[in-house]
Amino acid sequence: MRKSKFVSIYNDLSEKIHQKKIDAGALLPTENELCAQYQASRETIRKALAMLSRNGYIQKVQGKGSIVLDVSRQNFPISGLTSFRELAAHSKRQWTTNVHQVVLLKPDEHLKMVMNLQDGQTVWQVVRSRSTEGESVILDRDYLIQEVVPLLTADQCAHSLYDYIENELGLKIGFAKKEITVEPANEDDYHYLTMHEGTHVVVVRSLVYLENAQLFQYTESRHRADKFRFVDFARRDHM
Amino acid sequence: MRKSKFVSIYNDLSEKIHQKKIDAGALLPTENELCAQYQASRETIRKALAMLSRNGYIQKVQGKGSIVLDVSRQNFPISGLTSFRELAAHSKRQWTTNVHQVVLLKPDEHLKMVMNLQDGQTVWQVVRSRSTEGESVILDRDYLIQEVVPLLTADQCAHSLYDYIENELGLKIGFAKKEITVEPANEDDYHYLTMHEGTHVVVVRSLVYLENAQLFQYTESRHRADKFRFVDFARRDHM
DNA sequence: GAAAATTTGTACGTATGTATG
DNA sequence: CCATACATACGTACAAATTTT
Repeated sequence: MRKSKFVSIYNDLSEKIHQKKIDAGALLPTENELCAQYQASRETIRKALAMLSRNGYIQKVQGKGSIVLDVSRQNFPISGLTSFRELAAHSKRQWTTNVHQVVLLKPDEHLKMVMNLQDGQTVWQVVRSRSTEGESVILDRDYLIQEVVPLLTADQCAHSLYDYIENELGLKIGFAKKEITVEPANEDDYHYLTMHEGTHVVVVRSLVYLENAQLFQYTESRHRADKFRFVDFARRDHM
Repeated sequence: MRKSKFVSIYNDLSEKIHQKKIDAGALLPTENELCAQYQASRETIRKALAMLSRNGYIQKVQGKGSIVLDVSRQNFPISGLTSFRELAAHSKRQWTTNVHQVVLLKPDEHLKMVMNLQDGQTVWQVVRSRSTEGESVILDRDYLIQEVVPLLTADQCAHSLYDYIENELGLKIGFAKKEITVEPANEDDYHYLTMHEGTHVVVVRSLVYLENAQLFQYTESRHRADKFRFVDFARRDHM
């Protein structure tokens, strides 16, 4: 068994909820019944349920049970750490990626500060745009610390950076901090994006860290405002 | 003891991290040491640590320990369910709220669909704007199901809707689904907001549910684009 | 309305596996 | 290889909320 038991149970239950084998509004089997079904202890079941709860699949009510939520109109949360690849896979649109630049460079002062870089550290700069229906609507500018990612080719960037980083290099991504703002479009936006109406773009700045808490990537993702949409599921903490 | 033990431990540790009694980059005491310090079992400690991890305070590394993250520049996540009141409390600015409307109404077809309302159900409509430094920059339009919130006064809306709902009515909020988009400003935006440059606003639509999974509120929050900022901490799931 | 049964929430203990140093 | 520290899993007991009797 590669994965842990509670993750398998989580996957199985979330699948069933997606496939509507369990209706929204209905109750899941009780924890004890699930223990029997999956041959697991109650603690293991509860870990799987906590994960379902965090991700918006169920609502737990003490003394009652776990209510299945309507996940159909949830429209794939952009929250979490889903890469563009994963996102595009869930979307109905056809997307294409254009790689404009893959270069190794010495960071300027601003980037050194943002990424908290040491003297002598170099970074890969990757500039890509994403198009759908003949229009270029997203401009991504990634900076990756070379010590972590020694080599990078345009080919890898055209496919999926995260695939390469996680599967080829074996690095594991831990967490990210994101900030979303709206800013006036700059020269590059007008150059790389298909801008018609509107002079503003949505800017998503992310700092991405590995599992050992080491920062390894900074990304500035610029979206044509009318194509931008962010969906979030938020739970009042405690538990 | 009102709160559960692991929440107390979470609060204590998060406090210490905020106050820099534990430096960013340093390791927390080991789980066993924490067991001794707090006179708790390892499982209880681990629940507190999992909560710290989810909220961006620490990064757990197997075999090593729990690394304290830099929470200083984290700038209070707008993620989660923080109400405007709580948000304003964390902000350095001075905010004022203007209540423009508090009325009971029969929902139109659109609202009935969005809120999944039954025939005969009525809703409170609350329209408020938020101002800082003499400029009105946020326009909030809340719809609350009257069966859940029987009575509503302008006074309560001027103070804090959530305070009233959670503390006075004793209702507990469970979770919310949010969607963020950028849209052209409409008549009301020009009327209620101080719009200068820019013809677009950021629209945050939220469906808010109680702990028993019952929807009770729909909110459309319209922000002047140049004053909008959304900060998020995202973790790659598993655990 | 009250008591009993059911179901989830919290806490503790123990054992074993896995990653780090 | 070994010690340390975190990860997973099972089991038990009791508390708190809900539903049923």
